[in-house]
Amino acid sequence: METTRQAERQRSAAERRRRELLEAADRVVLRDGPKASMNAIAAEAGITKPILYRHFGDKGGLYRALAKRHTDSLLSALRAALDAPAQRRERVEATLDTYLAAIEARPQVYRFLMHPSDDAAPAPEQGFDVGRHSAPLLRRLGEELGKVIAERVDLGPGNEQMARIWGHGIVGMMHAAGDWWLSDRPCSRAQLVRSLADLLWGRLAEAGDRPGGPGF
Amino acid sequence: METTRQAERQRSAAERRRRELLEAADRVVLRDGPKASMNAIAAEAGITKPILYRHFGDKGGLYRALAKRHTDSLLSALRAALDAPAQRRERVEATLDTYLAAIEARPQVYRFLMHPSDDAAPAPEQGFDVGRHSAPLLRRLGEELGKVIAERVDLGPGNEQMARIWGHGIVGMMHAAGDWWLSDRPCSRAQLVRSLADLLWGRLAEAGDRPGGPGF
DNA sequence: AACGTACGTTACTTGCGGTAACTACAGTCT
DNA sequence: AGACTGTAGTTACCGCAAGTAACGTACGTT
Repeated sequence: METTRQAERQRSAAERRRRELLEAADRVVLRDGPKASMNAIAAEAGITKPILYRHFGDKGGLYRALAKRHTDSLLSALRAALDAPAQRRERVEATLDTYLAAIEARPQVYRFLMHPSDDAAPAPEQGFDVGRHSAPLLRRLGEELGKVIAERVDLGPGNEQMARIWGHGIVGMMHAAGDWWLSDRPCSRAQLVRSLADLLWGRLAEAGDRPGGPGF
Repeated sequence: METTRQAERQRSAAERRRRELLEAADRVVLRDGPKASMNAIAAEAGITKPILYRHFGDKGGLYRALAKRHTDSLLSALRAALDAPAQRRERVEATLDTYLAAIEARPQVYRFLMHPSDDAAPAPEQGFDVGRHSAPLLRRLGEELGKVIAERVDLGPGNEQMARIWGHGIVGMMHAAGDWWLSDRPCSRAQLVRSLADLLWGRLAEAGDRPGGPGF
């Protein structure tokens, strides 16, 4: 009975298929933005809907698989920027710039990841489950950055907790500023990067009140 | 011909009706979260769908009207915190705390505002329209905070531009950290507020590298 | 009395997520 | 060889929500 070798072959074939499907989905998302429908994706892959559902369960599953690919890729780029041999501030700037360059290069994918039209919340749960399914990309980035900060920066007591908070906060800052910048393009990328780094570097605390104003 | 007085009466009646509809929508959103359907909202208001469409055009219109109400209310609370007679840091902490208390008190509304299941993007525009319809609440908060910073803080040349960037960045930080905190509840609200204020106050720049690590 | 207009309804279309039931073909067991 | 099992694939359907068309009705204007 050669079941094991056979099973192995079939499993790897299934994985190849899965990658093909993901690439097709990617193309459609690139083309249609976040309104990409399961039908359209299946058509692009040359098959029909039920197969997608066999592979990914539901739309949320396909979304998660797609998101994981892009998030992994983005995350490795960010890690590289964060690990470059340079001063802390330069590395922070490089990381911001890497993120912004990425969302600038593939806005459709970015939009799909950030604003999934729907998520997997079939139960009309009435409780406080807010955000459980919300943008996993941001969550993951925040969590990862929190870890990095916790292991590299000395924040004294309560280190880990504060590092997580900062991770999510910094990622959120980057995201919101990037989202706004991408749609309005009010300045160059470099300028945006510099301003955000300045913010993180405490210029808000150092800046004086404006003459005549009530202060801030 | 008494058309003007008549028209006036009818207009004000329509506005009253509109407010009633918005309040009904509010109740449904409170109850059902972001999955509230137009049918459900109409039923709650004691009427049927087409009337909603006559008043608000489409779901996006209803969403915008609802969002405006809550955003206005939140914004005035935030302004109050920002205008209190105290030192800058205390005011920033009060503002953060006000925001977090608001999302903590009404998570369903918050979720509806932040994660609208869909928006009004009928055109299959393929260009770079990313984020044009994305979370208006955050945009508006960022824009307002940017104005406040620009008029109160002295940032030297490029004041206005940098103030806008900071406005969106700070709002994004607050939002992402709040979203994460609301779902995981890893610490008290006060602690979160303190940590975020510390971040804004430049503790990232001041902190030393951790012993043994590659620095940050 | 006839008319326009705003309010309201029922009943429909369209489109999407998701599923059930069936077909075709590979390799395996007796 | 021929029955057995499982997997990729199909068509055809369900349920549901957004949005619309056509129709009815009350009321102030002329």
